[in-house]
Amino acid sequence: MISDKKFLMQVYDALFKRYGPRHWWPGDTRDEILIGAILTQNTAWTNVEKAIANLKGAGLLTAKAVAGADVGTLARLIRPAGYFNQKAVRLKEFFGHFEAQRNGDFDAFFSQPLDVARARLLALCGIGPETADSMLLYAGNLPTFVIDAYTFRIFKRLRLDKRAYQRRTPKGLWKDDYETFRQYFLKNLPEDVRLYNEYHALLVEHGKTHCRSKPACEGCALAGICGGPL
DNA sequence: ACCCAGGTGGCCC
DNA sequence: GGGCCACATGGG
Repeated sequence: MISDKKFLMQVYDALFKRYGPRHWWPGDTRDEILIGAILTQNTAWTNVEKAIANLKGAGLLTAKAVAGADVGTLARLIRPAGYFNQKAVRLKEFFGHFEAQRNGDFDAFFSQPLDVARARLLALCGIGPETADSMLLYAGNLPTFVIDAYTFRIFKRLRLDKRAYQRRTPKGLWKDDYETFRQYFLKNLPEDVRLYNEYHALLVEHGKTHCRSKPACEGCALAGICGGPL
C-alpha cells in the first residue's frame, strides 16, 4: 500500500492531468470572493452568479457597500442564491463586523496566524468550517485545506478500506468528520497555498461531473485509483 | 414531481 | 455527541 503522501499526490496529479488548472476562486476581487463564499453555502454556483451579478449591478459588491446596505435590499438582490433572508443578514453582519471592529482592514486580518484568523471567523454566525477555510485560503492566501461534500464523497470512495480520514464515534462507528479530513490533507501534503487552492478546485470540478449518484467511475479521471461504489 | 447544490445553526434527547 | 430540521432558489 502506498503512503498517504504519495496517494494524495497521485490523486492530485490524475485530476490535474484531466482538468488542468482551475484558476480559482471564481471572483475578481477579494471582497467578491468573501461574498461568494457565503452565498455558495449549499447552493449551486450558477445561482450564486446571478446573485453576484445583481449585487454588482446595484454597486453592492464590496465589503464596505454590503456593510452599509439595507438587509431587505440585500435579500432582494441575492434571492437567486437561495436562503436569501438568512444570507442577507449574515452578509451584513459579517462585513459590518469587520467595518466596525477593524475598519475593514482585511490585509491585517489575514496577516494573523492561520489558527487565530480561523477561530475568529468561526466565531461569527453563519461562518462554519468550510466557509472559513474558503475565505482563509482563497481570500487570505493562508495555508488551510477546504473540505466539502465532494471531498467527503470522492475520498470515501477512493479508500473506503482505509478510512484514514474518518473518525470513530463513541459507539465505534465510522463517521465523516470535517476536521479529521482537513488534518489528513494538511498532514500529508506539503504546506503550499497554491497546491491547496488547486486541489480543492479540482475536487469540485471532478465532483460536479463524477462520483455523484453514479455507482462507479466509468471514464473517470481517477480510474485505477478509485475503489468503486460507495 | 421529485432530487440535488462548493453549509450552518438550533433544538432535542 | 448524534439525529433531525429549517432555510429557498433554479436546473436536471
